[in-house]
Amino acid sequence: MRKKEAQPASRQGIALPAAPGADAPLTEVVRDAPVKQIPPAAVARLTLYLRALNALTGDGVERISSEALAEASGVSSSTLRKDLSYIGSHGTRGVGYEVGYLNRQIAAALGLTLDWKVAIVGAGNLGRALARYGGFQSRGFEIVAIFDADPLLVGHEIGFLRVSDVLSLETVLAQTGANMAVLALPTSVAQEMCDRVAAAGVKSILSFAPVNLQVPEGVNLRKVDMATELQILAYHAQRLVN
Amino acid sequence: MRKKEAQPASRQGIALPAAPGADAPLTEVVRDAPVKQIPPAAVARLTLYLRALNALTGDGVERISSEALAEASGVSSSTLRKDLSYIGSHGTRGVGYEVGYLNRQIAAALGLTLDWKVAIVGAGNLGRALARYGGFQSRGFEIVAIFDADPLLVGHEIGFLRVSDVLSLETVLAQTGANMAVLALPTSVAQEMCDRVAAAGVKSILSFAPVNLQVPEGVNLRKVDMATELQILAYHAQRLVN
DNA sequence: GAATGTGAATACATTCACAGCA
DNA sequence: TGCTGTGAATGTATTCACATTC
Repeated sequence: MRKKEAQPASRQGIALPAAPGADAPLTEVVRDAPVKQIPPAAVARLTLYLRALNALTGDGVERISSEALAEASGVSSSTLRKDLSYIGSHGTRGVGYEVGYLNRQIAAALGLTLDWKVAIVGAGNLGRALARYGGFQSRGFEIVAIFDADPLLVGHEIGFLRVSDVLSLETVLAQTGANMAVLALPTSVAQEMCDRVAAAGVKSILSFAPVNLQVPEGVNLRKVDMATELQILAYHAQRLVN
Repeated sequence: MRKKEAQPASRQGIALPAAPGADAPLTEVVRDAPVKQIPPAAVARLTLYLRALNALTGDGVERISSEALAEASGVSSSTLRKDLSYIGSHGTRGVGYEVGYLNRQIAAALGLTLDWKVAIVGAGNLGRALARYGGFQSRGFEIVAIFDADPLLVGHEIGFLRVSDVLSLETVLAQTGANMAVLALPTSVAQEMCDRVAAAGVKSILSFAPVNLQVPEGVNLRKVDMATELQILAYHAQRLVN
């Protein structure tokens, strides 16, 4: 219900050969870009394959079968092959996949060849942990700013960054060219900061605040709630016992 | 493929009515074992409803419709009603749901009435952030230990806890009665620590390490990978642009 | 009258199984 | 021969729509 307005237009290209689009976008050129929509569940798993491929590259492995890559990623081989089929046909029948090549193809399909600049909002425990987390940089995300409202934290150094005052949020986001934001904030201010970040033109937001945030249409929001994860574990653990 | 052996026996009760007790609870009979299997997607959302209901309780709201609760949780009202139907019939037609009562019913269905004691393995930035994160305690999880291998950290105080040496992992897990573990570790040692925690009898593990961990059968593992989340955002952002 | 609870319908995801190609 | 790539089949999840109940 809530998202009724966000859905209708976005549903077109999944299986229909562009039949219904009377009001088709002007530049509906089917040229270079694989405009094909990848199913959400497949997108999530493609990141896992990427991770596994990176590890394999580090181990000097150059070629791998769907069976082995699936094993390394924790999925079934048929799921892996189906997922890869969404981004094209990049393996060799009878042989397998070339690790480096497949890595680049997946990265391209996910849009990781673009420049992603991440601002962290909130320099509390979690914000600081995220700022120092090596996993972002190593996977193509540059952290360009970290904000806090606490005067005691502003100006303080974290990793290679200096904490900016949240008062200058809009200015610093513009200066640094941030195009993603991570919200590591208390629930009480999360919606307000989310609004400001979105108003400043950031279209991709990852929130760690345990609250349902509202975002304008066209802004992408993902949520991670650590307590939720434990609750899901609790459900399964309880079933084992019972 | 990987999980072939874990599946077979667990598939039984999904659609069978199983003669569910005609015990319409006048007084809250928090039945210990709702043996009915709840679909995974519904379990994940039930935690969101719980969160929303807690917020509503804080605001003094006593009754709410499926429409409003769905809105507050960020799902459609039909999804919400279907989800709630898995745990029984706890609303009143023509009226809605009683906030406190529904809260308790969901908590019971998720197994949150049991005693969950969480050990955090790894006292780096993330581990410390988790140890100080209020959201766990407030939602029924008690953090009972935090471990690290670094002698400089061992004995150090974090929140109400003192960092234990990972050498004493097994002993401390047993002493504290921990039944859940959160792994906040570098990739290089994640599998090893996962093995030890599982061998010590912990059946529920939440890992933040960006690697595919193997766990023995009967152990439940959930994964949160923050870089993965950003990559998924990147995919959608790129589609908007393109 | 109003809103829940739920079968039926639809949409999405995974798995199967094998044709096709190196 | 061996392994990928993909339609077809099966299994889940979401949405619809309305009978049911207060």
